[in-house]
Amino acid sequence: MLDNKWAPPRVLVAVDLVILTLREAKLHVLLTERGIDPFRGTYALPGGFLNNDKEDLLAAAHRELQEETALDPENLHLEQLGAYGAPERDPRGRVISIAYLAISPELPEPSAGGDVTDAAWRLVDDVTSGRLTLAFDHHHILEEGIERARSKLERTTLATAFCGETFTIADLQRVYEAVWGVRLDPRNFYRKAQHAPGFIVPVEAGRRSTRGRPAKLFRAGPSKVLQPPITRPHATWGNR
Amino acid sequence: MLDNKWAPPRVLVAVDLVILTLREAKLHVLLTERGIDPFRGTYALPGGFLNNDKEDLLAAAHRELQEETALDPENLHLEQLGAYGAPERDPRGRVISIAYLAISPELPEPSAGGDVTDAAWRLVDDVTSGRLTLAFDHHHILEEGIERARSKLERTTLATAFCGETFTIADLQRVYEAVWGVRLDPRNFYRKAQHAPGFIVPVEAGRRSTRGRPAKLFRAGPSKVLQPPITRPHATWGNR
DNA sequence: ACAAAAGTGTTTCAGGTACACCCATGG
DNA sequence: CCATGGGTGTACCTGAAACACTTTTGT
Repeated sequence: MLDNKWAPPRVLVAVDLVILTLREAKLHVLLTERGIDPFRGTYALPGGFLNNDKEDLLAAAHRELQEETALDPENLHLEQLGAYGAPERDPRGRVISIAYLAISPELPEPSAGGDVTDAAWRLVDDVTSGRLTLAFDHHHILEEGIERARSKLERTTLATAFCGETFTIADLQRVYEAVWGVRLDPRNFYRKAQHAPGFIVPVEAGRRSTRGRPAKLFRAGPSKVLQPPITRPHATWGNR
Repeated sequence: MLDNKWAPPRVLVAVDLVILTLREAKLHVLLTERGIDPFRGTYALPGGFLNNDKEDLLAAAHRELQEETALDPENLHLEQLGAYGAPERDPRGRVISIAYLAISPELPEPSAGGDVTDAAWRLVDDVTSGRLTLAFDHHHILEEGIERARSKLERTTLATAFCGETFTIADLQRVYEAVWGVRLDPRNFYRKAQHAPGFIVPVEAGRRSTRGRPAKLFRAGPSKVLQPPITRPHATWGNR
């Protein structure tokens, strides 16, 4: 097995990003249209190869994120999703991709650059329903990113990463509703959000005026974990 | 950035395994003593480089697992933990390691082979407490593996993967107690385990006789998820 | 007979769900 | 003054925790 001529193979390493945001109360993902083969003209997750063999994986993810969206590193949740290394996932040869999940507040339209002819926020539903096809195994990576976001919403304070600096409790509720694809009772949600220790802290004298009674403003709290978690409704589907 | 001479770097890809089991009601991890530099003589997680550039990551994990432990692929839970790619994690150069988490029922002592001078089950506590030092960033990988196991116990039926074909509810309880490091009330645990739909199914006419009343035997149920989950005790630490 | 482990019944209490209701503002 | 969304009170019920108690075996 280990004869003295044998040497382990060297492979290309890429970083791909599942960047999720909320636009008009719907979950969107940032996609790029490929300007080069393979898969020229089809949409793909933003990403690319490591720059050099000293670049850290997370640093590469940050670099790709900046290149595509130019957003400030604050308010930005980034975590590793996993490694995707099926032998035939890239027709050019063996490429192992490390995927990262990024959650961001609503952003302006991105602009294309590099080998990319278009960069745009697309409805996640358009991809999961099959109306939009992605290059490589990116459909699979996106599905796992969404599932990760769904489950982290329940146990952590991830939801605030979808919101801007300040937000109302109704804003927060829209995050849960969009990511989980359910309707929640606003009155019960209100209390759950407030009672979860460290989740959100009120912004003094802050109110947002729309139609109806102005809402208090909050910002993200210090905690990373939800102790009495915001739970997905299970048995009784009586929420609205 | 992308001049026409530039080519992405090729790096070595390794697979490392966090193999957890229960021995004498304590959580153990399989470690190997390295027979070659770097880190000759220190303990490390089992693992190795990809065999060739067509080998799938999960297949490589399975291969390494067989090489070290010779256990049958049945009753074996294997899942990807993540990619570890810090630039200086391996003194030989850039190596990216894909870690897998394996959960197995109690096994006989493994035997060393390959570049390894010893292979043995070691107490997880010996590593986390610092009494035993691991090569590379394997301490970090192990910590994440344990944390993954802990949280999956709560939401999924992973616990049965620690048990053999059939087991008693008390066996199952020992799994939770060892992995979480807590004591649970056997009477409440009994009902929770039984009431969780799809978790465990009784084996007809099966009983295990020790001292005291013989216990009913069960086997793993069809479900992968725990709907009324077995929860870690939180506020009140009144379990025993 | 007794110890020990398996398994059941029951009480208490916290928190989820549902929903009636009041509050504050814009039009 | 009324429509609209913000925010509060509360009844009901499920499930977690605690623990007394019965059952079934080995010694």
